[in-house]
Amino acid sequence: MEYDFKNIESKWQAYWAAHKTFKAEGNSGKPKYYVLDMFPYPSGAGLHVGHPLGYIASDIFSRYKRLKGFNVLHPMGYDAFGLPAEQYAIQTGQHPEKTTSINIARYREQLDRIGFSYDWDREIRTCDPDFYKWTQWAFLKMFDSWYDPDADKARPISELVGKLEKEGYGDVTAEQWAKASEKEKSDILMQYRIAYQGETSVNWCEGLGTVLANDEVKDGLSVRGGFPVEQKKMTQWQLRVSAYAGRLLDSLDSLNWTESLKEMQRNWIGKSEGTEVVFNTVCEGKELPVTIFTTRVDTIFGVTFMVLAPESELVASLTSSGQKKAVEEYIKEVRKKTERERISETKTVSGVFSGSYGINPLTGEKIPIWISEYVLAGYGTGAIMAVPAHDSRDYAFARKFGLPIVPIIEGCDVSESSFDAKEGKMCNSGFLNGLDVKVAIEKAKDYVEEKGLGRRKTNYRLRDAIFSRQRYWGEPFPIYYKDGIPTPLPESELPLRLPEIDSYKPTGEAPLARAKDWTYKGYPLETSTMPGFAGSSAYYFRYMDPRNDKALVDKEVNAYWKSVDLYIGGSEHATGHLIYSRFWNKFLYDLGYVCEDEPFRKLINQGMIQGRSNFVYRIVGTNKFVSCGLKGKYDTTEIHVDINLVHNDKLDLEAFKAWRPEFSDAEFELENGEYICGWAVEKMSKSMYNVVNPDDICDTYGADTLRLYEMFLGPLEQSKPWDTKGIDGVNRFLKKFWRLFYDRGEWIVTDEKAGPEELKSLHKLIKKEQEDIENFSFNTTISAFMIALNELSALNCCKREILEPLVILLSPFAPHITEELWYALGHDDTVTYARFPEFIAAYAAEDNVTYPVQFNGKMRFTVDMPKSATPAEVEAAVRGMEQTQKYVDGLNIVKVIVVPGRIINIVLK
RNA sequence: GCGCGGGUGGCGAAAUGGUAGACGCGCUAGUUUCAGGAGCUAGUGGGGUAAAACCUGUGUGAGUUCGAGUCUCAUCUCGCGCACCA
Repeated sequence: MEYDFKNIESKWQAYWAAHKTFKAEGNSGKPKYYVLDMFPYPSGAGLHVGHPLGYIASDIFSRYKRLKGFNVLHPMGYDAFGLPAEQYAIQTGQHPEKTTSINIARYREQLDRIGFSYDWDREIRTCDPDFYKWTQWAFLKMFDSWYDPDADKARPISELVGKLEKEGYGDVTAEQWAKASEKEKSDILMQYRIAYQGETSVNWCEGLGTVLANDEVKDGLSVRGGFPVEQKKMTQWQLRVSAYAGRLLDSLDSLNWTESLKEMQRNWIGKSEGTEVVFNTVCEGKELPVTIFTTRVDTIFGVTFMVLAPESELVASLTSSGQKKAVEEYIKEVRKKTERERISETKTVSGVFSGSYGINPLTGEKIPIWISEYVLAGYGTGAIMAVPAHDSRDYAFARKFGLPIVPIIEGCDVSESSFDAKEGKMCNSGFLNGLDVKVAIEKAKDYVEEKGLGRRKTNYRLRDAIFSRQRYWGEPFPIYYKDGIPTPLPESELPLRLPEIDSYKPTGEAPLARAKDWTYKGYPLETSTMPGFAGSSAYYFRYMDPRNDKALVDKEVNAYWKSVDLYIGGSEHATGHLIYSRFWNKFLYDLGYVCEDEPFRKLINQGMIQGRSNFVYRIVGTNKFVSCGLKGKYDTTEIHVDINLVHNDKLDLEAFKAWRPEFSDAEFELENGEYICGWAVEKMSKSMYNVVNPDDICDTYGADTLRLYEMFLGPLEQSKPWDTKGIDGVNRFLKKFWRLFYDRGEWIVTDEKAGPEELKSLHKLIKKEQEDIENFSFNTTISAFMIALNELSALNCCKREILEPLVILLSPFAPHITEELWYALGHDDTVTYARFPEFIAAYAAEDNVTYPVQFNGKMRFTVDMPKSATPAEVEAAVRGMEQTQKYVDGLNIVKVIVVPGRIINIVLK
């Protein structure tokens, strides 16, 4: 039998599907392991070879864990709500559901060819009403909860209502509560709910006709579509993610994620510990206390002015009549600018004097109040004290408007720029004089608190998540408006199904407003839908218990599977999905619906696979193409050529001529009889003709080769270009592997006893494979296989005792070929559940270790020692050897260093 | 500006402080079948030699060590993330 990968692969894929080989059991008493991929958005373009990289890695690990005796949950689904399907619907009028299911079918077909071990019975789709019922359910729970700062967790809103009735809460007394109308009560509670409706400055994208979250905007453009985004005040549904900022930050430490990813989240959460200080202000005789936030109270003696954000509510009351016109004009200017312009103009300084003054609470000094866009309304209190000597932004502002700069650290030079460092001794600072800055910070904080001028405060950059989208293809909100009051739908009405609408074209109003009878008991239903991250925030719970229609996940089932042990996906979700999921999970945990407060214990970011584009060089004004090495001789134009016409950078001339009509009469200037193409690493994309389709690789080389090669390409977490060159090597490996079993189609495996050399090769491999897989170092594991294979082929090894474990070891990587060989070896079960530990236990320890012997660090000879010998025994043996005496040659042995199992170094003098 | 990673052959890359460059690609030579983008064997950091020996070599400079690609400090450089966040 020859290695016919096509038949082998389709045969075993059909077998696995028919026998549900990878069906995860319920609580079977086995230890569980939950391996999850970030589920894909099924786009119309299908998969390219970059997409399965993470899936292959997680599949290898899943199969490895199964061999080790774990009950593995390894599911897959689709993040199926989203903009592209809707935009396609706008263009074509086709229902997004239809596009989506066509794309899903295509994805499934491609995934199946790679031989993944998913339990497809647990497939989920976020656009499926049975699924989004639970997204809506969670929203209702959030609507019905508030964040209790005393307990530091979410509690049912009924508890807050209880407090309000009894003793009042916050600014609201029990009396006021009792007298409040239904609408007023709703407004009060809205300030506390985890899911709440509120006016906020949002990223409005006119091009998409919807609001976007911060992580959906990059450089002032929408991530999807690249349309300009502007700031606009709107009433929107929001999630009180900010209430969880502290916990989201703290529990990062307990997670087994990469440091860089944790750091990204820390930056995004943006904790800063500082002080709120109250400054009294005077505007045309009227006094008004203004609270500012600073991390450097110690610099308060250097304050020479204050600045308000243009959007701050204080602006109106602190503008003098004389400055009113100037201020209004300035604010108008700022509003006109989009976020994009504000970012691109970071170097220009603008601002206007408000006409009023503040009083420095420590010095009693009168200081002017300015308004400038460099102060943000959404952070801190929207007002700052400016210390130009020690803050670069304040410095630039002071320079521009001629405001005084007072240094308060001894000997610092502020003639050219501000002195931002946190070191030195204080001066010009009253009671802080002479203190070291670090000491002064604490002392100043204490002082401000003691005198009642302010208090310590921790601020976070993390904002609440805006949760409404004015779109069609998303989850409808289970909310209706009863006399204008947002009211939750009863749980029994879930799922609230997405209605049909007659046209998807944007009209300025939300698409759902077009739906007929979009009402509940005669009251209008909410017309916006939920954003993309809604469905992906808790999907990993549904895989545990996908068909449960009574609960998100059954308590016992959840207690068994707990949380995701290994999550693999791209780092681009660091500040989106991965924050929202953690928030969502902690919320469910607070209310006791799930048993773990973090969703993903270990997380690996696979790198991107970039494309490797090929170029041909056309001599300008002709239809003649020169090979890359000769292009310097001519004036040429570089043209992307479809990489399918190129093999190992050599162009297939006939295929090239047939590619496009204008090349049909192309002429070539060759080097050494071949046309060599140029190349470059670029993003994998259609327009660069460098997309590699996994289907094509499966056709030419087979899925096993694809899997091995993607892993062999380099470290998993690193980005690397796809380079088809090396794939032959991996394919060769599989062919050779096959030849250990079949020689010219004849079965050659024997039951002979294995020799020591053969055993040694096998044992080395077993050791290496176990270590490397646990560290996700799959490229080196495959190398180890290649070494073992070379050694065994050289020994002409064809013994079952060696080959059977080899098949098991390779099976996570190349499941099809190993399944076929396992069957050929006479097993009637599948290799997936081969008793790995039993096979591996058979491996005996090597008897001897070969030590290199060094003199003063230079290797001279090697010596074989029993593995069990202690360092002292090794030393004694080496000292007494004839060879040693030869190298000592009259010198003294200072000492002998024996590193067990590694090396012997003899230090001479 | 702040933070996080990296810099090793022609290329992708390996090296618990212990023989640097495993493994693969590419290249060179030989060989076998030739229908192959095939198989097999050997070589492949640089210098050096008839062949060895030997010298040198992990961005740069210092340090710790019997011994450093690996640890420490400084420096150059590339990539990524965040950023008027007070």
